[in-house]
Amino acid sequence: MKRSHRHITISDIAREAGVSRATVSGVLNNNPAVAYKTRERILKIIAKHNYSPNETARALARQHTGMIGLVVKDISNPLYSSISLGVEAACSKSKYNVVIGNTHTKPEQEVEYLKLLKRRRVDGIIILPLQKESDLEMFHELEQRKLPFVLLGDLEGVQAPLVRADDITGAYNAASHLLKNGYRRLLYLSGPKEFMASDRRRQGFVKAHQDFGMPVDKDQIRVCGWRMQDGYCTGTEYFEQIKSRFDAVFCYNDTIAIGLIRAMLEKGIRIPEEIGVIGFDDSEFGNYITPGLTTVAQPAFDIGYRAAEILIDCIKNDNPPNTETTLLNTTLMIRETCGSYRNNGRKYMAMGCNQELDQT
Amino acid sequence: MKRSHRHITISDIAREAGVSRATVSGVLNNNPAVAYKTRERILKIIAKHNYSPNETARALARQHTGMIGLVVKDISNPLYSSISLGVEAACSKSKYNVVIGNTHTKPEQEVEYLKLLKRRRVDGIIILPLQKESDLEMFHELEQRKLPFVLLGDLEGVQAPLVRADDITGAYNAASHLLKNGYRRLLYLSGPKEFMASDRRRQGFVKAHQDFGMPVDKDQIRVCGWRMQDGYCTGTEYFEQIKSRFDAVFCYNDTIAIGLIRAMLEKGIRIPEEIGVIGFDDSEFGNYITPGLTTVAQPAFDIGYRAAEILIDCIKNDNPPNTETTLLNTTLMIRETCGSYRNNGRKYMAMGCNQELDQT
DNA sequence: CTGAAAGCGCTAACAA
DNA sequence: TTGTTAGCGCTTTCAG
Repeated sequence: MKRSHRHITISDIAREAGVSRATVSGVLNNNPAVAYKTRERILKIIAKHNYSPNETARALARQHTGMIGLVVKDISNPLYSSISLGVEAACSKSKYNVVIGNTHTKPEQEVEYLKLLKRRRVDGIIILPLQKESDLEMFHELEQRKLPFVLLGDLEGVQAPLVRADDITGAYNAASHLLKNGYRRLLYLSGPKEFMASDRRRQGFVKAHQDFGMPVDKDQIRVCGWRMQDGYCTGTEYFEQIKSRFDAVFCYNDTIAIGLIRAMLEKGIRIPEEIGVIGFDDSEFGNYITPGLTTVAQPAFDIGYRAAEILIDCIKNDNPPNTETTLLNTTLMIRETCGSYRNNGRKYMAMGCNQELDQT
Repeated sequence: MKRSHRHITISDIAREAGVSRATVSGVLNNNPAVAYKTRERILKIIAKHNYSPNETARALARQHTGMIGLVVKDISNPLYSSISLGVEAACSKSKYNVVIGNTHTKPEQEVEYLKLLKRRRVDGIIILPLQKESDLEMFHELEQRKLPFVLLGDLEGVQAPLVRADDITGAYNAASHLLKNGYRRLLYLSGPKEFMASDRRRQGFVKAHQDFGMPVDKDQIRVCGWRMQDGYCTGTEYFEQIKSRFDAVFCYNDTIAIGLIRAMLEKGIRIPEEIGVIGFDDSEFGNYITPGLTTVAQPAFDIGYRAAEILIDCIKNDNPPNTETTLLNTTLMIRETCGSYRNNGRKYMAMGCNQELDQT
């Protein structure tokens, strides 16, 4: 457990340069007070030994770590990995590091990570909360500890900035599109009840029906899940009813949409002719499966990026949390799993052949 | 930049308990030397204030941080996100935290992260190296600094434990399967030349042909890339040749396989009848697209898990790096994109309906 | 422009 | 069984 090698320290540099540690510290922190010549001399010695300051010691002295924590449900979900890419991009611009935690949708894990991040003295936290009772206590503790955090999903009773996609409008647009294109009876395959987004997307779904003068009955909303197997299973087990009672389904996310599509295709259903499908998220896969998945694109990268920017702003200015919620726009990506496709999806891909993905 | 709130410290606890900081430290570290009664009393005070030790200070005093660094190409790639899940699982078992860095296959980024992790004094690093000349210097520095690290891909001239899938056998099995099932002329769509795995999979591909007494000519190997758009683009641009000269293609990974399949399907090619396809990785999507993707499964989670175990072992025992390479077995998942499928893929999915994914 | 000194919050011998 | 004493490596006033 004992490191046999001694790292070279600021004292070593100071000694060799014949100055005090404070002076070396000065050059490390670009303090203009240190004379040009001394600075140059010290820099040379630093380079010679390939010295770099111990960030742990720095953190202790400075009282901040330069790390921010990101806790999401599961990094292997395309949506969250894209968000994390955005977070990382914004952080690295401001020289922050991100330490990541997957809760796997388990409340204990969420609490566990939050505690850990607090102990590690991260400067701030970005979290997609689980929306269970158990959390609240932890969050209030963060508040009182003045540890800034931004939410990626709302949490009633907690004051903090929130950034997320405009689910209601997104869902509204999806359902409207279906209705506009002649689909008459829509099914909404919802995410888990605990996910706030499940309900918001339901609202948009219902509102679209209202605007078309159509009622929505209980049958049209069914809780499914969030993973491919969830979509596949309801598509399989619930097949007869879907087939006989609906002509289109709006899915909580692309993942269950893909599972559902697989199930339908196995049963010989034609998509979009017999059943139209729309997903949510615009994960990359949706653009490459056949038929191409029509979906509501969430700007996942931007969500992460904005969240990190807001957080970093809070940290740097020691701001009181501004509690504002930032709603990012969704855009409907029309592809092939619902009626009126005109092959729009392809255009995007064709571009992909000749240019790099630009992610900033 | 100044935190207005003062965290409660070990001194506060000590004062309130009327003992020295050392005693409190004793209970924090489960030192059996502290008397049962004192311990209880202190514990109570700790609980009352919800105190938890500052890990930064601890790290400085103990000379290790309890953090390990993970640097991969891109966490949004299913393979790497699965690996990271494995790493996280093994780490959290041993109370390590993982801080993650995406290099986006850019050498500068790789070097940048490595430096950062070094400065942060992570206790060890798990890295999927880029295999460019530029790296070597950094790695040798890690070696000399005695910062243990394990590789997720080989790097000539660097001494360190390596854990990865057995690419050669995996590719061998894939190509053999194709040949055994009547495909006569195979194309290998390779990953970038710089990826060592590209070459190993080529070797397996060639070896299978040899064992079937078939020569392999230059035409049968073509560099493609690693992203969906890469597969899609070669499928589109190179379509005529693929169609006329080959009856099956073995892809470097699932991602390009999916892109390729999309391109072929758009052109009206039937899979697997006209062209058989096999991918590599067994990312979850392959099991849900239509036709289901036959692929070589890599135990991504296990790779991450093993790597972390090995690393943690090195750290805890201050071992010299054992330099051994751990080869994990691949398994061919036969689904529908190549000749002899018997719907095996479905079995797995059906199970998914009734039980949780078990990831340990 | 540079150095001395006092921390940052905790751990780890070693005494008592 | 507990307290004393030194650090860990760096930053940051404040004199000089």
